[in-house]
Amino acid sequence: MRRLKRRGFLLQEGEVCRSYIYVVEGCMRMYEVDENGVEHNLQFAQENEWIVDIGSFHTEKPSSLFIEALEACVVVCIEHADLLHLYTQHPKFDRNFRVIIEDLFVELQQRLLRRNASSAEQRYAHFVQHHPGLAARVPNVHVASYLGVTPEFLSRLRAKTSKRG
Amino acid sequence: MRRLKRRGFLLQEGEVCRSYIYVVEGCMRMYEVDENGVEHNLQFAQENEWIVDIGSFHTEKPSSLFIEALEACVVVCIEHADLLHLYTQHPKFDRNFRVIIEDLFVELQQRLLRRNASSAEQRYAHFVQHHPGLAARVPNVHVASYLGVTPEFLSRLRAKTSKRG
DNA sequence: AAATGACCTTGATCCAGATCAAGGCTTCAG
DNA sequence: CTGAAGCCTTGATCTGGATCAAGGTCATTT
Repeated sequence: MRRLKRRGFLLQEGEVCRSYIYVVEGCMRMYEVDENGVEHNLQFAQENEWIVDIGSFHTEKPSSLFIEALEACVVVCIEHADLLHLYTQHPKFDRNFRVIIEDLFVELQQRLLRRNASSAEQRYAHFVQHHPGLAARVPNVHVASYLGVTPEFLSRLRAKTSKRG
Repeated sequence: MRRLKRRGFLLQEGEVCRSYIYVVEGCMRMYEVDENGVEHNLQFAQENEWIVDIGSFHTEKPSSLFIEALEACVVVCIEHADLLHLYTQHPKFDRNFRVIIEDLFVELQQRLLRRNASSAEQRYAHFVQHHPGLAARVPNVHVASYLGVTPEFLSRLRAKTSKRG
């Protein structure tokens, strides 16, 4: 159990991601900063969701991602060694974490397909429908980055959408 | 062990994906067809790689994807029931398949980030660098779809790139 | 050998979404 | 209260990549 204030980081570029983070309360995001200094949100995590740079976690190599609290948060961090211990002592954890990842994987595939097959407007509509909580909770700047558009363009989409009904 | 000829399907939209497919020889692709009839390649699989619609496989619900042989192929299909059996009899399989998915997941995250952070030209350069085999083996139409651009535009990128050296 | 179809290219034009610039509204620290 | 930062919006302009159209090459079929 760990408390974090708004803008607090649990991971920064260059560090190794040493824990699986389970969000008990609050909202976090994971993002990358590109060579031009632009941020790209990869994932949000709200109550009862996991957030982790799995690549860095397993290889124990430096991450290229940031994990930041968007609000004051309460999280549980499962350390690398502890998780390995769980895995080997209780094979059920292998199973459970396999299933967790599989679900995340499927979701990610769908997102990539949508990114290639749908317009920004469709992607935003989908986001609002499937994550109404996040859409209300997170600044639109971050939603835009998550969807792969600029905040200006998202603003125009919103204006258009709300005019319609 | 199963033989497939070019253009053969192991999964079509509407069917349930009943097996994990391991490619022994040849090359396959998995794709979705959008409401306008346009194909979007999600994944390729060459020798010693896996291909499966994990979502459909686990939920046993109809898939929205196609898995098609791009050449004559030899594959091994692991059926749903057999895999569950392996999982419960030999917990190591949970572990192994967890690790396989984790790696795929990381790769997919990277792809999504690149899709949002890089230009088509950069994405193509990355593809050629990291999958020289595929770039040589697969028609450019399919590479374009995988990268999320039109074949015409990819053709122009290639013309530009080769001019430079 | 002609015909079909798969694949690649090139030109002309168009548009979704980016960029640049400015202003306005909140919130919150000093 | 005041200033600064964070966030959203709107307008003007630009551009990466799409679309439409045509032609060219090669391999396979008949």
